[in-house]
Amino acid sequence: MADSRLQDVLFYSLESAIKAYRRFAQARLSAAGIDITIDQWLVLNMIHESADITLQQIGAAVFKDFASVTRIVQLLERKGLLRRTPHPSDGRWSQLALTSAGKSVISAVEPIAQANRRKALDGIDARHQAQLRAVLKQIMENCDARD
Amino acid sequence: MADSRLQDVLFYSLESAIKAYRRFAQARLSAAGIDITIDQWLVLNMIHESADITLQQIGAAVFKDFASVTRIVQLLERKGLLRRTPHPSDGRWSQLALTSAGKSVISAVEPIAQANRRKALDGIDARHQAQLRAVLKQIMENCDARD
DNA sequence: CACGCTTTATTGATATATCAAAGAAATCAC
DNA sequence: GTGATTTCTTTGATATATCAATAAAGCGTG
Repeated sequence: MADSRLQDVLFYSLESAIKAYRRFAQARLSAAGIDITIDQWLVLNMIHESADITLQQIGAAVFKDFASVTRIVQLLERKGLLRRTPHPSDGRWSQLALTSAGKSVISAVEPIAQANRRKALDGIDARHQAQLRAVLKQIMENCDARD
Repeated sequence: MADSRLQDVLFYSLESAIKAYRRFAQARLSAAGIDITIDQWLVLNMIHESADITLQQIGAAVFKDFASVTRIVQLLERKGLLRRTPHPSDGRWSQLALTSAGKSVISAVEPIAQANRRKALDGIDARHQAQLRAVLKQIMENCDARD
């Protein structure tokens, strides 16, 4: 069988590559003295970009379980990057808004995030990036199928 | 900026795709009544394939932190899939060997793993798979660079 | 309005990831 | 051989992922 060794399994490469990128990106963030995790930043950024978003919408947007989003939001609140105010007419959820500290973090992270992506994609041209995107989309569809 | 939205960030797609695959594969394993996680299986399989492997070598092979490997091995031992015997001449490590229950799990998982990969890669031809592999390799190298 | 149903969020238990610290055994230098 | 260093492993603390169970608010229908 051609693909019996672990190293030949494509999903193993996929997993390794994304882990390598996460370690790389997190190290760059920490080196810049920014005390936030990649995942916390993802959630914070979603809230920054979309007013009146619910936790479930965040979860769907960043491909995270609702339970994880709940805990990340609690951490962000504890860190003072985020404020929650009860929604006036629907008691099930709270409105989320960045504090000024939260906005500072977003501004500080943005250039680092862009530099990280640029460095990680160094030498990979637009055509290959587009192909990668297409293949990943196909994989997601294949894994979503209910049959 | 063209890539400002989260959904346009390639690494976000990468992460989503691998998460989708992991959920899919884990669900198939559980549905088959096999009580093991993907990561436990990865480690168990490495030990199955390589006699006299150390935890550090396993970690390097499956791209996991040594601490994670330690804990996964402890779980596999507790589940009775793995046995450790102290190494006769080097007291720092133990020899790892699958129990018969462990071997049964490997046999049971193998066809499911192959079917999962086949299904997840449905419609993606060998050329695109090779390109994906090459791009992932490049990303890993870019993220490993010390500069 | 009272009931059941849906939506939104939280919590608990367990597994994994990461970093840092510590333990223990082997090896090297002298 | 003893002390310092290196190698292999473990443990602790914290963050995230997943599944299951629960809580709490809104909504619809009678």
